[in-house]
Amino acid sequence: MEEQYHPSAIETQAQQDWESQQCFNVTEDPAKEKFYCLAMFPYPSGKLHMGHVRNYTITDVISRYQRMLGKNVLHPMGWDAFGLPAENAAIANKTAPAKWTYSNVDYMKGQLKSLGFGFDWSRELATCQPSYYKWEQWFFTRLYEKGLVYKKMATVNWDPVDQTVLANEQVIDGRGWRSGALVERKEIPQWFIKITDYANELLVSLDNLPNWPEQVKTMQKNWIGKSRGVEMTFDLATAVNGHTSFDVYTTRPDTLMGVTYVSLAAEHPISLQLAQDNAELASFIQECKTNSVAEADMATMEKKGLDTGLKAIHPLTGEEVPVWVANYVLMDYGSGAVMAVPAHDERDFAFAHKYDLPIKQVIAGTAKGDSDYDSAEWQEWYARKTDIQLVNSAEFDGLNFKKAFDTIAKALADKGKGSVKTNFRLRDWGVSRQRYWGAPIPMLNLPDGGEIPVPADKLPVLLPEDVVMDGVNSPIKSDADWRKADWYAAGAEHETDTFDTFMESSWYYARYTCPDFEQGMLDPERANYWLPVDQYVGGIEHAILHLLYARFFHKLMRDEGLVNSDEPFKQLLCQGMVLADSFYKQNDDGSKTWYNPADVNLERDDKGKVIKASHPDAGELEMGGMTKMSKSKNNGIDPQTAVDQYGADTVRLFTMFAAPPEQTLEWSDSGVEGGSRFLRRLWKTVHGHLQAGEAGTLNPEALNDSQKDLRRKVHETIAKVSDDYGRRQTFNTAVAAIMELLNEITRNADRASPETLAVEREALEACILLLSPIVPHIAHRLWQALGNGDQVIDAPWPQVDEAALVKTSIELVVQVNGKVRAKLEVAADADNDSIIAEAKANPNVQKFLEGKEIKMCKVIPGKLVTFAVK
RNA sequence: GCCCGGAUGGUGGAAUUGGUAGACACAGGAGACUUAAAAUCUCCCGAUAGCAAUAUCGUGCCGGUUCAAGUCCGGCUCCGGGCACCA
Repeated sequence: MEEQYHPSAIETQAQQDWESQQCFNVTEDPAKEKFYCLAMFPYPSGKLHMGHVRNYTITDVISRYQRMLGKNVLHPMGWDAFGLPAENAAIANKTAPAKWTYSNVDYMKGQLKSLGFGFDWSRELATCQPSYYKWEQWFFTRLYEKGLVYKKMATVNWDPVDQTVLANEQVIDGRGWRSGALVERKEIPQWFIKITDYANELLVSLDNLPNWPEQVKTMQKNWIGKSRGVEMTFDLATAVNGHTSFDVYTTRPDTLMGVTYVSLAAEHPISLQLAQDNAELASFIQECKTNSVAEADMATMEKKGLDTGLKAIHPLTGEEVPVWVANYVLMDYGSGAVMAVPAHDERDFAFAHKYDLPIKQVIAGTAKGDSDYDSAEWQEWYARKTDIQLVNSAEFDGLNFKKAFDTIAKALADKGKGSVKTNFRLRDWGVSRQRYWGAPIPMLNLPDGGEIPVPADKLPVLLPEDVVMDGVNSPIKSDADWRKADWYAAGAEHETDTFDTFMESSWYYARYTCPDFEQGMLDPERANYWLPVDQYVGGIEHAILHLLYARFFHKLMRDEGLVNSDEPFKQLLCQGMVLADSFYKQNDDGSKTWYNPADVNLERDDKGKVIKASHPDAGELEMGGMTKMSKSKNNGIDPQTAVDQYGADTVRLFTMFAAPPEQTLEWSDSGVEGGSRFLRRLWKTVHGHLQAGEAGTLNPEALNDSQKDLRRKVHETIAKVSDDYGRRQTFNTAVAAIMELLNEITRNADRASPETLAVEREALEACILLLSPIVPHIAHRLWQALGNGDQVIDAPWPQVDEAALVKTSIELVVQVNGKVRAKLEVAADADNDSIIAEAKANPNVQKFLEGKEIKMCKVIPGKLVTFAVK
């Protein structure tokens, strides 16, 4: 073999070997155990970023490991190709979104290949292909026929200047990002899928996912937000143009006697009716329309309201309470009206305080006044609603939370004014987008106002790709010919809204099993061989929306008879973000100019701590710290540059070694350098081994002590690394263990005899096999160099030889009152009494036992001896 | 604001079930080799005291449980992810 390690040559060769034999293309084989390993597919934004590299390295490592365990491994790749950035790029570059997207796909595919990822490219799909979205459209029409799809009015961000709908991302400080106009809320008709019909199943089946992170399951549970409460009716003291009452929902009926006002949403029918002859209210409602639709903005904005002058009748006391319109009550949530209990709700309290509304305490021990609003006592209050006691609540006085809930609910029910109701926070899924670059919603709008789904034989509804973007309107919205559906009825028109791109990403994992299937959405036989996905890997930012929609879609497909499993993803790994250092120069006008870390020089103090950063042109820079790689901070590290400089193996090794997968990963050039150094050392060690002569046959019984020690280390490492790859998924500690093994090999490099060479050969082969999923190219070459005929990707995973693990003596720690006072070397089979005796005999231990009474003495097998003394 | 995470040497991290804090690396320091540099190799590397053995302190902050706490409990601080039209 070559004396020097040249990554680019061996990586090209290995990739050619895999490609020419199509090593990673798989077919269904019922005789073999399958393993479906899936990475979240990329949006084809232009080029790969480090987040992609990290994601696909993780799935590639798991796939190659599972393959070596003998499984039939599916590891597919495709493109989440529809979406907003393509429209923006098309406008900026005067091209069409399709053209831009396909050229990005081309380039990024080349990058993925240069990183050596073992994907089955025969299954590649892009969601913008008609062969893909055809079946999504078909599925939507099926859902429509089943009554799971409906149309209703819903709020969007409206740019009044451009006359267009904006995504939340396109609204900056309440203004349209292009026009700069103040954005308004606008209600337009949109299509919804009834995910709320599946709310309970989506909640309870989380318990059948033991291999999902608890964190993600908790987030999903809270998102679905199942609550038990009471829905009740407030009658109006005076009818408003036919409206005589409205409903509210509360999870705190125990506080009902403390209601001092009620609030309606600005868009509530009663509010709108009242505004017709109330100019002040009309202008307030107008003002509410400029509020953002994003929940975070709603929650943090200043709470405002207006008294309508109208009164509502308290359903139990019959007292009149004022009816307000408030900007924080949303029409989209619940009934668009809420009851207010300022004594026992923080937001209501602040509102009542601001507008001088009455506050009535109905729960003992928590008297509220202006002064203690922020007090610890007040904060603590919410944590303990179970041991409360009602006061000022007439016949309900003295009841605790549970009894008050039940008794008040019954009182309401007896009067016909309310009932216990389970509510979900989860809202139905709005899938309409008023944009071009998406799958057209397969519906026809009829001249008489109705609508029907496009019949199956007219699918797909094709999206034209050769279009010109004018920057404002969707090309299909301004194309009368495209809209025309006279084949159905004169005047019938195609829906011009497109699907939310979460639709495509909700089922791509299933289509990978049969991307060429033309007779239906899925080929049940192939789909059910591969599904569910055994391992799914992607960013934590998808913990709620994408993963919830995909789970929902899987259940929809199950109920359509397309798949026979209940959940799409058996095991989930959420990787952390990739960060890099950031550096900037403060400008005179307060803005910052950011400099790429690749161009920055660092100065350190004598402890190695960075004290100064400078740029060749800009001079001394401020340090912005480790932050997410982003355009805005100009701290993105181009994976391609790193691959060109060090090779794919080094980049893969660094991303796996620098942090456990679910944590953030801090990019470090010197860390990458360290990875490269390790691979050179491995290469050099194998080269030296081969130069030293022929290895003999390994005879485990005939080894001397140092040979046995190395062999023990080898098999301990195999056990540790197997556990790290399989159960723990901590690839960083796996790499550390292999580094330790290589350190051990080089430290004792005794190559004097065929026997020692045989031991070293076993150790080196273990290193290569254990590393091969992470650094497959160098492993491919070194495995050949050691004379193995098969490719390393097809080698079986090494097995632990239990006999090699046997130890004759072990080290125990002696603790006195929890502090380490000595270390003992004892025989592995020593009994407790003799261990304690030996511990007591140790001079340093004696120092701490002397003159003290031994209260307790315990041996923790294999670990320590502990004394408690007084 | 609400939901979910995280914090350990100069740095990234390790410590898997409450049992030796700092594995493995990076950076830094000293030395070897070299005309020199790079590369490579050897040693040192939490703080304080000490020649050393060793001792005391030390895992974001405050308090608690335990023979023993980075790990468990209560209360905070700061940083990050998500909040339904970015993907």
